[in-house]
Amino acid sequence: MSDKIRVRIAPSPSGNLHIGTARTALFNFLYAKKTGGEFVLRIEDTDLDRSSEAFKQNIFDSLKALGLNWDEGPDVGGNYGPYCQSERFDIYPKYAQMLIDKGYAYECFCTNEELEAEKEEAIKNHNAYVYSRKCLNLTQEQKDELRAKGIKPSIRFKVEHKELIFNDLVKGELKFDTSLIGDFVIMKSNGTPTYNFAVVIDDMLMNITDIIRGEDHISNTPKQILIYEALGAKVPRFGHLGMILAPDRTKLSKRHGATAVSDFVKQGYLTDALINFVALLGWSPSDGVEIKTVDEIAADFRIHEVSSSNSVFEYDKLNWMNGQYIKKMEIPKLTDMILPFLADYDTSKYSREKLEKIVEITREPLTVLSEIKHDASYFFEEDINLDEVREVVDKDSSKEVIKYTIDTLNDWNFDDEEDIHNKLGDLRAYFKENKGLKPKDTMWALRAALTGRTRGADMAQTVWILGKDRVEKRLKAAL
RNA sequence: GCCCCCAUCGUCUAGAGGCCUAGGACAACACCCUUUCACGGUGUAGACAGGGAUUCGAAUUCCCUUGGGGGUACCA
Repeated sequence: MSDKIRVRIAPSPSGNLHIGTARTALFNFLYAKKTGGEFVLRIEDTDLDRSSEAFKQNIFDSLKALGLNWDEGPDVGGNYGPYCQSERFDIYPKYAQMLIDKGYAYECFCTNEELEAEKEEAIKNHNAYVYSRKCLNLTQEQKDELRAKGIKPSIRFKVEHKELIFNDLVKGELKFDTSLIGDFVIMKSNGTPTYNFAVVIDDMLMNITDIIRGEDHISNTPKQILIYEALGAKVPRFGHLGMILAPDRTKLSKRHGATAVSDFVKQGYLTDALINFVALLGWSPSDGVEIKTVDEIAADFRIHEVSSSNSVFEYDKLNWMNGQYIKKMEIPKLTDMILPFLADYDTSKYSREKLEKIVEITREPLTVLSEIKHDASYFFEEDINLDEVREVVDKDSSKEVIKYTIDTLNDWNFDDEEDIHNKLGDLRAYFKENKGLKPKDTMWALRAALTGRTRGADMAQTVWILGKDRVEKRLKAAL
């Protein structure tokens, strides 16, 4: 056995890859990368009813899109497979039996009603609920009798009462009084393992050395350590990350909008920006430079420096960051990504060259790709709605600018962007000298008439893309 | 109810006893740049939850309170 660090991400395919899971995956990935370790993907699909193939695929796709590639997993294989829990059902009973044989576990025939009653009693007495161990000392005869009645037993782990201490990678020393835990079920009466049992067996068999996960698992940790110890296995290191909270400080959920990585992508967030942003939730760069690739982050990553508190997921910074990535992106690639957001329009009327030009001149203020649909609408819609710019268009000076422009349009060379640029300059100069108009107002008049907006892309390029016919038509329509 | 975790500007964070009259980023606001809009630049405002204790000295250590989060399942 080597000392190589092995970490894993173990999502359950009962939903699309959650942004929180993505962050956990990222931190595991970074840790493995930094230490030269291995990153394993395991699918925890024991809950057959809630799991689906589509969700599984979404998890694969999202992880890949984020650049979190795994060394071992269901699709790529590895030496510790299978990597889907549903294919591992036969290995858990063996270990459960082993624990029974060694006296670490026992069969429990209690009914739900009995268990409920115990629990109610505990709450009534202001006590922590701990299983009564009613079935701990059942004789073989009693068990046979119960079994004859058709009651199928679950298997409970016999919790040793002691103070359990472990050193958490991010939180430091954590202490638990195991007498408060109670003998918990490791095998359900239907023969399937519970989560706490299955993870331990899987992590043990897969040789996982470090378990980095959300702090919602802290209270599972002592149970799992107890199982490792009973099994005589080496206990891995644990590290618990703070949670990601919605702005209202509750768990990020569907009612807050996007929660899955694929939701964000659909809204026009780039996976590079997403992963960068999410890394900053809990981790901060030593050089203060926040825009970084996953590789750069990995080089600078130290698990002990990760913040142990929760963080609120706010869109402001994500939007800014996404905008930064949009600005840096190559135009052809960006055009490919933007086209789907223009699906409502007939984009076929433009050449690829002009489409790329549209992308190039409208990308600046974009924060989310989907905004392109609004920002570039005037390139695709035949008729321009002037409601928003009525005030500008209806000014006498604007009318004058528009009229004069129409009259001189024949002198413009619409094949030459440079010429258009110069003609606009002439226009500004003319109105400044003859009418005392500010350059700003001259431009606004044209922009309003041509786009229905008071803000937008560079005018010369806009005019070039629109072409003479449309320019003339729109100017006339504005009068 | 019981157990556990957490606590610095609105948000993400830097800060591991003196370097802190607490630094950065986003957002806000102001100004500048610019032939419009945007980008960009400069600047302003903005926080150590409260109370004790330890110490010559505390954002940093300890305790209490408060607040937030998580768990408490034969879900994962």
